Parts: sequence; structure tokens; C-alpha cells
Amino acid sequence: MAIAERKGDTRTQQAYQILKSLVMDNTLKPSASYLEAELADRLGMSRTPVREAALQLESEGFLSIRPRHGITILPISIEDMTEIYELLTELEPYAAERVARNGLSDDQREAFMAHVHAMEAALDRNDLVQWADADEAFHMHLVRLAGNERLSRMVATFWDQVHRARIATLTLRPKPSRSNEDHRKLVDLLDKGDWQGARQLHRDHRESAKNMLVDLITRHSLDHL
Amino acid sequence: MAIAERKGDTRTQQAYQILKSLVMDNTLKPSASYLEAELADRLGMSRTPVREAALQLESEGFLSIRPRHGITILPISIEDMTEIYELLTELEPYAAERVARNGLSDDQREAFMAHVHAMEAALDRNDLVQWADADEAFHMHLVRLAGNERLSRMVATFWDQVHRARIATLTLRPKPSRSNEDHRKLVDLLDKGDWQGARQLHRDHRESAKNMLVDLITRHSLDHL
DNA sequence: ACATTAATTAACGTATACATTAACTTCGGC
DNA sequence: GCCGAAGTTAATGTATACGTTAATTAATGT
Repeated sequence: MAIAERKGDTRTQQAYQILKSLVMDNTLKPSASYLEAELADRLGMSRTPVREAALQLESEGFLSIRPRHGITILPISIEDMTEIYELLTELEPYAAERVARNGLSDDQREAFMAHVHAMEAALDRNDLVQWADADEAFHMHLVRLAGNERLSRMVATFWDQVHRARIATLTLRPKPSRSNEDHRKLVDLLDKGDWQGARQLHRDHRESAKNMLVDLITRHSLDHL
Repeated sequence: MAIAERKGDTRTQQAYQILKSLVMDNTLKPSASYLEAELADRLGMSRTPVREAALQLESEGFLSIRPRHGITILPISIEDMTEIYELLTELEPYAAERVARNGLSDDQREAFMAHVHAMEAALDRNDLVQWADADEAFHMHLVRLAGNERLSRMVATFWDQVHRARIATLTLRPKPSRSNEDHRKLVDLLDKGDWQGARQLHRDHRESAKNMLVDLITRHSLDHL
């Protein structure tokens, strides 16, 4: 069944969005291969926009186009996770520092707190997927406020790349109540303009997230998600 | 005149490499627009590979594809420079830390020193372009040794993006002899495993490079290179 | 002369056609 | 029964064809 048209104007953009979401929500399976024609069929368009979208997604690390083997969805290895989390451990604390240096407007603090509340509410409901969404929204809000366009795009891509792994490990990890606290504290430090504190707190936060995840994946032998 | 074939296997890859170098060496002028057909002609191929390459280059920030206005080479604004240098100021010191933590093999130190010597020799000859090349090679060597593939790619793209601006300002800036010293010192710290020193030194190095360049561009009203 | 609208053009987005070539299959030899 | 070579298939890379639509020009009315 062809998937409904999407807002994105050109077919190439549609293909990009749809394919990316199919990869991220695990509809297209990691390590599996799909032919251009196959995907084109599925999206109800010709190979051209699919190819263009696939090239894009390849350069962002979601899949690999191999001449006779089709389009292969790349599994997420521990090495990938490590690389990405280590970079996020540098980049997000930098964002936190920047935001703290600028201070928060009322609206901005509101937005942060809205995400924190969403996280807490989701956790109360035991809705881990919602929690993960709110968590991601919080982090992206932080990064966007840093005011560096390229930083935002990079961080967004990294989060997208590890999205599958995060979701997959959601039920295996301990309840992230500690994480919620951290977020509250961070907002406080940002608000106070304590950039050193904010940077350090967020760095620790990222580092323990990394350790937790890598550990989890190793212990459960979940390489190549 | 069509440009000679290049090693890259597929025409799309060729187009990517050639277009990128034409942008970087200022053959395709910033702010100027070129039609797909025009570029295809120039490269002696059809629009298809040119389009695919252009999409790639657009996502890397080298140009912008606007429906009826052709492919526009993006000029480098002060904001771009600032964004990029600030990110490099985070990312490269991180690389320095990683490398220092691992220590240097003999080969690795040799490679570093080769680049330092190339920089010094170029400076003696007053060959600023060669100096800039060696400088870039040094930094890329550092980043690659950090062992994070994604980090290498990001940093490489950033250097490529500001390449034009670096070259353009080369003759305006003071002789970079201080910079050469810094590089020597850095190799020393990396070798000794002093990761904190290496990180700090390199951070300062990056920061002053940023300030120098931004200052230069502002003073000479060179926005949008 | 200027503005508004219609007609024209041409660049792009997309589909399709086609040649190339790697993968697979089949067949024959050992 | 297994290995290798020739033949076949099919997926890709690339060119090209084509319809759509924005920009431009022409035309008309005031």
C-alpha cells in the first residue's frame, strides 16, 4: 500500500521524510535490504526521488547504498552509540553553557518546564515512549536556544540516528526518575546564569546516559540494533 | 570546456568532487547562480548526476538549490564563520584530549612533525597557501587520531566550508609564526599524555584563530566571501 | 506612460528508457 | 558430485523525455 502524501512539497522531500521515519520507527528493518524500485513502488513514486532521498539518508548515516545489494538499513552498533554519545557529551554541554550565559526569557523557561512536566507526567503514567519523546524535546529545545544552526542540525541528526536504540532499550533500563531531576536542576542553573554549573551538570548527565546505554547493550548482547 | 574525468567511480561522485572543488577554489563564485543544465554541460554529463551531487552539497552547506533561481553558491557570512569556529573550538580540543589520553606512537608523532615542518618551511618561503594547507593537514591529522569517524567528517566539512574565507584572508593577517609554535607545543603535550594541557592549549589556539579571523573580516568589511 | 493581465518561455521535478555490469543460473567437464 | 565457464537476468547509473509552473515578456486598457 502506497503511503499517503505528505506535506513536504517535492516528491524527493516526501521520500526523504517518509523513508527516514520508516527507518526510525523500525518498519524498514536494520540490516535488511530494499531495492530502489521496491521502495519507489511502496511510496507510489518513481525511482528518481527515492534515489535522491536515499543519497541524502546515506550521507546522514541511516542507510547504505551498495551497487548490487540494494539499499541496506544500517544497524546501530556499539561503536556508533559510543561515537554519537561522546560527541553529544561535548556538544550539549556547550549548548548548556551558551544558554546559561544568555540567560532565559520567561517564555524559554516556560518551554523547558513544559517539557519537564511532560516527562514527569509520562513517567507517572509509565508511558516510556512519551517520556523519551519529551526528553528529546527538552534536549532539542536546549540546543536550539544556543543559537548555532549547525549545532542544532548535527545534534538533531545524532538523536535521530540513535532513536531506534533508545526506544529498544527503554523497557530494559531503570526508571529514569533521576534523569527528570537532572533536567529540573539544569533549568534552574540555566536560569541563574551559572554556565559552569550548567555545563558540568549536563556533561555528567550525558555521560551517565552514555554509560547506562552502552552497558545495557553490552549486557543484553544487543549489538546492531 | 568540460573538465577531465576524475577517479571517483560514478558520475555522481565525480560531479560531487568537481563541483565541491570548483566552489572551494572560487571558480564558481559566491552568490552567483548556475543552472543545472549549465553545470551538466560544463562537466560533460547529464543533469541527473549534477542534481544528485548538488543535493549533497546543499546539505553540506556549500550551495542552495532554489526552484527557479538555479544553484546558488552560498557566500560565507560572519555568522557562518562564527558558528563554525565556535564548534571547532569545542570539537578540536576534544580531539586533542582524546589523542593525548591515548598517547602518540612514533609514526603518529612523525606525521605531526612532518606537518609542522611543512608549515615552517612554507612560512620561510612566504608561501601562505602552502602554509594553510599544512595547517589544515595538521588539524585533520589530529582529529582523525581521535578515532571518531563522525567527528572527522564533521570537522572536515567545517574546514571545507570556511576554506575560501581562510584563503581570502591569508594575505591580510599577520604572519602566523605564533601558530607554528602552538602546533609544536601541542605535539609535545600530546606526546606527554597531558590531556588537560593539550585540550586547554588547543582551545586557546582555536579561540584566537576565531577572534583573529572574525576581527579581520569585520575590519575589512569582508562579509559574504 | 503605467499598471494589470494574458501569453510565452524555460527551468525544474519527475518519470521513463536504456546500456552496463554484477550476480545468479545453467551446463559441461573432471 | 563438485568446480568452473558461459549465458541469463535484473538492478543500477545515467540520459532523456515530458508536464508543470514560476518568471518574463507582451499586450491591453486606462
